[in-house]
Amino acid sequence: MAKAKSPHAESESTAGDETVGVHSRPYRRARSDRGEATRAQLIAAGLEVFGRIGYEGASTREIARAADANIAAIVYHFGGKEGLHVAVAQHIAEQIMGGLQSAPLPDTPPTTPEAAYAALTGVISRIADILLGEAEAEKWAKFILREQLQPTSAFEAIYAFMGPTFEVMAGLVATALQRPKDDDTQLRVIALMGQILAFRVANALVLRRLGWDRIGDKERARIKAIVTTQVLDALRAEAAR
Amino acid sequence: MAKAKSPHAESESTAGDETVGVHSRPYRRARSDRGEATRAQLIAAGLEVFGRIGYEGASTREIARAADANIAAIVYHFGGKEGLHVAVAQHIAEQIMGGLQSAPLPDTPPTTPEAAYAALTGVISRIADILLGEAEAEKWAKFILREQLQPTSAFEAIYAFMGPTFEVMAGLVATALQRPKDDDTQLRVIALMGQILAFRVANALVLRRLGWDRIGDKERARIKAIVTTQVLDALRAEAAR
DNA sequence: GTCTATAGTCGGATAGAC
DNA sequence: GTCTATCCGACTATAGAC
Repeated sequence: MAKAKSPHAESESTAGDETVGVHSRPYRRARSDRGEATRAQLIAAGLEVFGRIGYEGASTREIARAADANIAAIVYHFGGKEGLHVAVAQHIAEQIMGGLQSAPLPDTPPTTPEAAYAALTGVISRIADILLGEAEAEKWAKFILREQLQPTSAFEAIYAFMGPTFEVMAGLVATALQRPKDDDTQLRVIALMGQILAFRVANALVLRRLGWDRIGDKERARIKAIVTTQVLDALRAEAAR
Repeated sequence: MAKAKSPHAESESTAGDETVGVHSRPYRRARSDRGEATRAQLIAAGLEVFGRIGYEGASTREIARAADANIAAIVYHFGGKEGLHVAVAQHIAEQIMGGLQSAPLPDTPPTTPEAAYAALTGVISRIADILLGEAEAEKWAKFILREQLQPTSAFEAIYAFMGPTFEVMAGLVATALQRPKDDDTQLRVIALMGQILAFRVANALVLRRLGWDRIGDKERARIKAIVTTQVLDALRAEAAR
């Protein structure tokens, strides 16, 4: 019994079945891609609205309207508001992980301090692009920040890529300082990343103080230059101790 | 006509009257402090709930319950949900400004780089206490972060103390670097402050990576040490250029 | 100043036609 | 797969007793 009548995979199916991909898309793609398109539109709209207003503040009505879809489609595709929220988080994780692949990271981890500094510079630039990027990237950042402020069931999807990214950076810093990857190294990485994070989090303050109306390409380049300098300066001073 | 019958100051009074302190407390303190106590409880509860769930997600029911007050009391004292939200922001600004007074800032701005470094160390410590402090400070930080993410009418109250604080720090950094207080200096200050901010914003990530269950006195001391070192290192390297 | 009761709106979820 | 219609609970705000 309890035969699923909608494609969003719930775990209420009969015990013992071997359903996989609990979090994947509907198990049966329609011949036409209409369903898939609706799904994608709902995720895009959810990203925007959840990021702007937050999970509890967001209404499924507004999301459906923005997606040019029906409210009932949210239940059909994702099982409800919460399911959509998790799906948005997974979407973000996929997009960012895809983007990080293209980061200028050598295949094998650098072993010399100078190589580590160079790799760090590349990673910082890439993370700045993601955190301070426009359009999509801005929405990702807002959604993730909200999830940090108040973790929900979508937190795991975010942590799935944030943890490993963090791990890589800790490795680079450890190599740069020729130190073990201990707690101090991790604290250092968090603080250093915070220098970029600040411009996203304190966005309203930044725009007002600098008289900017948005963080565009030019502004991002200036921020990158300053942050990169400060990160390398701090690490080099520490390494010299 | 339109005689106000509740103490929250609205600007719908008859044109030409000279009501002042639009944002101040009720114009007539009751002999008993019962009303004042309710007001304070509502602000405390609003701070907690708005910070945790966000403005739109928060419900006046929950706030009233947490304040052990009646829903109608919110309308009576603050004119409604939005009025309470602004009042909470003003409360935070007052508290933080009071706290910053006690910061180890010399009466006259430092003029030598070394004095500026010393003053910066003090300010960083103080800001870390506020941003990473427990209980009240944690709630302030969450509320302020949300306001940055999505500024509302309460933003002005927050900016009223954030702008000047920022100004002071920019002055210290300019003195330390013996440079004018230009845009680059401001960007530097934002980035440097971000090192502390990161631990509040990425709280969930930090706790998980480090295996902490909260940021207590011991953890805050470690963070302060690392951030202070990195800030001074970066500034000294820049000054030496 | 505080309370109860309630008006009026909007929320998420569901049922069933197509 | 998508739609309309609808349920029902939760929301903010108001009215008026006390």
